[in-house]
Amino acid sequence: MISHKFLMGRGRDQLSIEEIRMIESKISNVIDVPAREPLACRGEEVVKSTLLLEGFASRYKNDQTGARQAVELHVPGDFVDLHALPLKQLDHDIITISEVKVATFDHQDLMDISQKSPRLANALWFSTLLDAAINRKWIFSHGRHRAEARIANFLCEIYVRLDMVGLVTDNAFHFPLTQPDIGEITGLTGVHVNRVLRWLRNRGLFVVDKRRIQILDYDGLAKLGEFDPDYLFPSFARPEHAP
Amino acid sequence: MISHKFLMGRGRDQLSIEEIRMIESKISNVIDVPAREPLACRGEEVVKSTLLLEGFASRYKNDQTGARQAVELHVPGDFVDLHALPLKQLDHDIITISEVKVATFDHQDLMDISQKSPRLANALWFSTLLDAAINRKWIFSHGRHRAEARIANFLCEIYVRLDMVGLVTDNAFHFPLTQPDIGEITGLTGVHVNRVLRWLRNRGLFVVDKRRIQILDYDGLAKLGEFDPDYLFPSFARPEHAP
DNA sequence: CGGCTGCTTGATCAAGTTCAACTTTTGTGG
DNA sequence: CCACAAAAGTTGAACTTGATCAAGCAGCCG
Repeated sequence: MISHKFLMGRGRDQLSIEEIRMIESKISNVIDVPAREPLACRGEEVVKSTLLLEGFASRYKNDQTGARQAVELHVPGDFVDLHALPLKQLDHDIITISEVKVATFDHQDLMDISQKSPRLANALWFSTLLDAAINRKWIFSHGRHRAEARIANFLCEIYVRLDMVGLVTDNAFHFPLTQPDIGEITGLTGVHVNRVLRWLRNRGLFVVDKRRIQILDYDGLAKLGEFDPDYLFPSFARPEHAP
Repeated sequence: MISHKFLMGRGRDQLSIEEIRMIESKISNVIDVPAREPLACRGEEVVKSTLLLEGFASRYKNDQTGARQAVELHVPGDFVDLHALPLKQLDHDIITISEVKVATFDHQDLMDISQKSPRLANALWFSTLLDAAINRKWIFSHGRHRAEARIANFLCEIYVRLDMVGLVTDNAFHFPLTQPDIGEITGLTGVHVNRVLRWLRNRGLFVVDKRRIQILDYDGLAKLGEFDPDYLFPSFARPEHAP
């Protein structure tokens, strides 16, 4: 049961035990990767897909000046490069943020089991489309929200996504991202992230201690950040914070 | 040959004639829809998917004040709600921008042919992942680009995407979006879009006349907007402007 | 212990918004 | 086909947000 988080929060509940066993049997190996290391780079030919078991990883696009913009943040249970199965090559880099544990799958194995089980094929498709739904929400938030709303919205997203994979206890979760990391996600500078986070903390919305965030007022954060978890289909996961 | 644009620019070249015939035979009907009409709304249960044959349509998320943010712009040949096939419900609205002609497919038919032809299933998956790649590029552009770069980047995207479906002649294309529309896409106000467009025109990058845009200096626009068409996989389409 | 990285805070500056007014184009009904 | 209304395009001025530059502090790792 190495991959106990496989597709957790990604429609896993739609699958049977046998289907989960089938895909688990295809795990070629499980490895640990240190923090701040690339998992895959732009333009590389991709022949394996990676399932994130523990830790955080992020997809980045770089601009000409070297500044980075995160296009997705991955939490445990996410397939970090399932996209590459049909697309064959990546349009961005994938880098670990914390130390991570990942399982890898050969593309050929994934193709084989997809043909054997349409339900599994559908689950894989679903997983990539949930990524796309997250992408759309980021576009919305980047386009229409001021800094406070953008960061509040992001905190809500992480809170719900981590809760969906059982990593929230007592409204708190381990969160190893730095303030510059949050800036690269939200399209702000690290300096401004700092000011906004303090502003949010002063309003009693959450507290941070030693890379651990505790949400004190989820409703307040959700209202400020116009956050509605519908797009994550949380009904497929633990219903603790679903509407 | 109603749907001659089917998956054009979306990996269609990977399919055989028989596969294209197979999917074309499943078109349930073709209808015209006026401009500024909803094709689908947030939360609706979706049982059909829509292929855009002619015209422009856009996906929107609304904020509390009623302001809209586009999360994707669809051009002819795009499947505008294939996502809904696995996801079952939409997290946003889809609205026509110009008068459009669309073909609809029952989800059950699409599921059936996907099971019969893994290559077709893969083509459909590919199409949704190309949407996701476009989403990621918007996140990047919204997060890191100033207004001029964002709009220049967007113009390049549209130019290349329309070229991929054969709608560019003489470096020009019909483009019925208003300046407020472009603002809803780029996360800017209509007023600022106006100023930036004039700035770009004054630099001789493009001209507009009666909803027709002619690109005069693609390289200049691409450089200003840091645009690289790789993410659209243009090698699958007409190579006219591929690198 | 020293150096790197992240965190914090202040001052200044520029990009883009907002508000407002006016012109031009488009669409609709008589 | 014209009249009128609605929407889009255009321009200016004041204002707000967040970036930039700069400097000091704290914590962690070798």
